[in-house]
Amino acid sequence: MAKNITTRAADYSKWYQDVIKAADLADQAPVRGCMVIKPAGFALWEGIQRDLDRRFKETGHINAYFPLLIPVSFLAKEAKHIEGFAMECAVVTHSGLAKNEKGDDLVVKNELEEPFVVRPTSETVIGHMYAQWVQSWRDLPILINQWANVMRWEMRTRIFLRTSEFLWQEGHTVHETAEEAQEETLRMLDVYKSFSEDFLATPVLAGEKTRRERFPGANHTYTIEAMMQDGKALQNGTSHNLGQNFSKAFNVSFEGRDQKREFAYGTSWGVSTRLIGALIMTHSDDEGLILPPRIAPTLAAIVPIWKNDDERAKVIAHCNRLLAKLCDDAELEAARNHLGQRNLFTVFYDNATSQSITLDLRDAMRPGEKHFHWEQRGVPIRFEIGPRDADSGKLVVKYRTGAEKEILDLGAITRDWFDAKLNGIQNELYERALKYREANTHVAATKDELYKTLETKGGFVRAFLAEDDAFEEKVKADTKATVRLIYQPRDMRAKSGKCIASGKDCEREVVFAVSY
RNA sequence: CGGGGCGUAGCUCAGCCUGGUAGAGCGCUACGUUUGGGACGUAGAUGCCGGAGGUUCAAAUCCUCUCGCCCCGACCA
Repeated sequence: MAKNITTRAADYSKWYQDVIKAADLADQAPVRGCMVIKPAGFALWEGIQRDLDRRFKETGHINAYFPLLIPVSFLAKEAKHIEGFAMECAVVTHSGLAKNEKGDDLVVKNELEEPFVVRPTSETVIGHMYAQWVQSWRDLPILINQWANVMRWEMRTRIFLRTSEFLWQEGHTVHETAEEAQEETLRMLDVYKSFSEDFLATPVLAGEKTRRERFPGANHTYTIEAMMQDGKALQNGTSHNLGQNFSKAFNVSFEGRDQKREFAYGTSWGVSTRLIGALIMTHSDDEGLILPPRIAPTLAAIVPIWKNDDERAKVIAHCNRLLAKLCDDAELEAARNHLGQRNLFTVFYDNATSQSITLDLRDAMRPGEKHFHWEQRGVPIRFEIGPRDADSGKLVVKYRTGAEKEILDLGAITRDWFDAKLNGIQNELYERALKYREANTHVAATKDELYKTLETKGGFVRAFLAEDDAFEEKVKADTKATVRLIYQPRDMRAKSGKCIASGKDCEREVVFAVSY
């Protein structure tokens, strides 16, 4: 058992932090509520960007960049929006620094005429720009995404899940008609769902948020919700239909085909570095991080084992034979010229994604320690190669998702074999998570049942419920659970049921859960 | 913003009550022995004791003030 990781059963929250530390993903920043994303963690974000960006482009979107600072007056233009974000804005009020009177410290100098907020989200600045870019129905749609950082002054933070500053992408589109905007909103929800499931191996429920949980300024908010291993829900992404709210606030209007002036219909959608937290809490175990192969920066690690120089030469030669089976000659050659990083010989397996295989040649570390090292970092496949293997032409394979080791002939190793194994692990992780979610999804027919289930079993609880802010409020106060989403009709258990608040017939089924 | 902690070596912490030369374990460096699941020995290096005042012959220790961080709640991607 890992001696530097608290078990999930003992303390889930501690386990989460220990896994991050053991896998070297992030560090506490010297700034309140902020994190330093370390290389191993940033590589996960790069994987997310790589795959998601491709999906955005495939659906016709294009990247741009808008400013970090937003005039306070912009935020004030949309009433619900400002109401939702006012409390969490960081505000820039001064420029310049000067020595204080004693000369031993710095103080702020010039007060700004109009303060700025550090963007908590960019609807307002982007709305302002769109107003200038849109004149005619021929200018529509505009389908822009930006990869950026944002800041929300959170009361309480948790690394990756909720930090004051975080990285995300925010798509902002404007359309000619309400129908197009709605289509776009659902299209992007779908992109998020398939991305989450295919790439992160994280099953999600997709559906609409209730009025109470809606984005400030949106007419409709849709969400994908995943279940963590402690049964809590995590919102993995949101897609909003903004209607004409921001267009009206910022005067994004155009002359239509009918020569009438009309406000454009907007959408926005985003996912953040929170996904890394979701990834950790969906798949990892008491031994440390587990990464789905598609996002894993290192696909496999090779741990050589030797006792003396003769064995060392023999074993390394055998390791090289394995590398030659898996990697292109050109990549192997290139790897020899890479700047060495502490005797880790790293070869690109996949040129397009920069995913690699690493031969761990560190001298100071013994094999056992290396096993733990790669295991805690979530590397999907580990090869162990010792003198016995070098003599017999075999090797030992260990998969991160299983406990057993396999002994294989080197001859059996091919790229096809490797790809199949990676796919197998990817699917296994998805299936495992799906099974967990299903095992922890319950049904409640009455309010009492809802409360009892939340209290004794946790997880997701399905129930029929008509729109009812007061009831949601009450449930939250009593149980901490909120309505995570409304099922889409095709996902419902039945076409209708009895509303757990009113007892009347109702055609809307929702999911209750405690969430992060 | 409330309620709890905690700031001493890179990390985890002891020392503080009862003031008197700055400590341990882990990690780090060197050398040697090791190496199929977290090695061991020997020798080293490492400190503005969070900051500022005060009390005292003397402060990590006592007093005052400050700054910061973590955890638990109320708000949220």
